[in-house]
Amino acid sequence: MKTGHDLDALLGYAIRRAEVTMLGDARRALEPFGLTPARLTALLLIRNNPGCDQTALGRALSINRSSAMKLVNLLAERGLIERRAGRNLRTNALHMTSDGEAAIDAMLDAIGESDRRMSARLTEAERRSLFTLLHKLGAPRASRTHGGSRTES
Amino acid sequence: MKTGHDLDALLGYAIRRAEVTMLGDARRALEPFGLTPARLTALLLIRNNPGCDQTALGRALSINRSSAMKLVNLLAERGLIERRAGRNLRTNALHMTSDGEAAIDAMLDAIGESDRRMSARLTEAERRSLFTLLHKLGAPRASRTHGGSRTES
DNA sequence: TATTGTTATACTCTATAACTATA
DNA sequence: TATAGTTATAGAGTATAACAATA
Repeated sequence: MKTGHDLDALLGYAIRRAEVTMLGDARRALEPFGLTPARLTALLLIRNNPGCDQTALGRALSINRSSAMKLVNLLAERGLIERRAGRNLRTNALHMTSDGEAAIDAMLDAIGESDRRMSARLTEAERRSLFTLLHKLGAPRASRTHGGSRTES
Repeated sequence: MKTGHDLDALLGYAIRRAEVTMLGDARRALEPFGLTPARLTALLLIRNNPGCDQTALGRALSINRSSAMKLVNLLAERGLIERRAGRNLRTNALHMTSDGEAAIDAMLDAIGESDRRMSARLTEAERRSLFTLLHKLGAPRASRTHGGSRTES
């Protein structure tokens, strides 16, 4: 079946294909840890913003409060993070647990190793060039930073 | 909230962010036509492989027969494609309708315009360079060409 | 009144498993 | 037996809409 077509002229299509390839391998690399790349992203956000609340986390990930809730539940059930008392009685403060701290470096190693392996066909200069071009393409303009789709109520 | 983190060193993360940005705009560009980028991809595959069957379409899109079924149903309901008699009685041949033919150029214009606009910050040379680097990164290795996730039965 | 967490519910896209009718 | 299409069902990840407690 002929798979090449009119979309081959689109940069977005080339990016899409690269993304599918990279994400697939990253997913496999994190499988032993029981996390997806999206969940690792959330975990790192919590580590780098200790005490943040669920709403802020959701905003940073471009998902709504209800979806953030499920995500936090999952990470908490895994014992990677915990809800502590927050600034006030209706807010809770998210923190990594010591188990989370203990696990995260291995996860970063695994996903980093995947990333290196998948981009091994590029020279170091090409890799840097690709970074530069992707950044120049621009940060998310309309919204959407991560996995999501539409807007909040 | 601090959003920069350890993933910023990963090429896959930069690609992911670029993809979300590009896909979001492509989706909006196709909204007036009632199609998503994934569905346009399927439509083009059928146009470029007239008479193909659903199973082959699914394979090309890395989705299984059941998912291909739903996709074909939707495109057929929209009047963009039709099922005709195939090579034998258990296979059907997919073809675009004249309505589909009539609509597709406007869709390609819309998504092409989106792609150009979103990559307007790049010079022509940079755009070509980005294409080259993305292709050099490699075609999908494990599987996955498009939207999907796991394997077939 | 507005906001945070929460719950119930639904939608989209995908998958698996089984059935049927061919081949 | 194996394969194409089909159907029913389920799961992952998202959304909307409501409610209670708190601000």
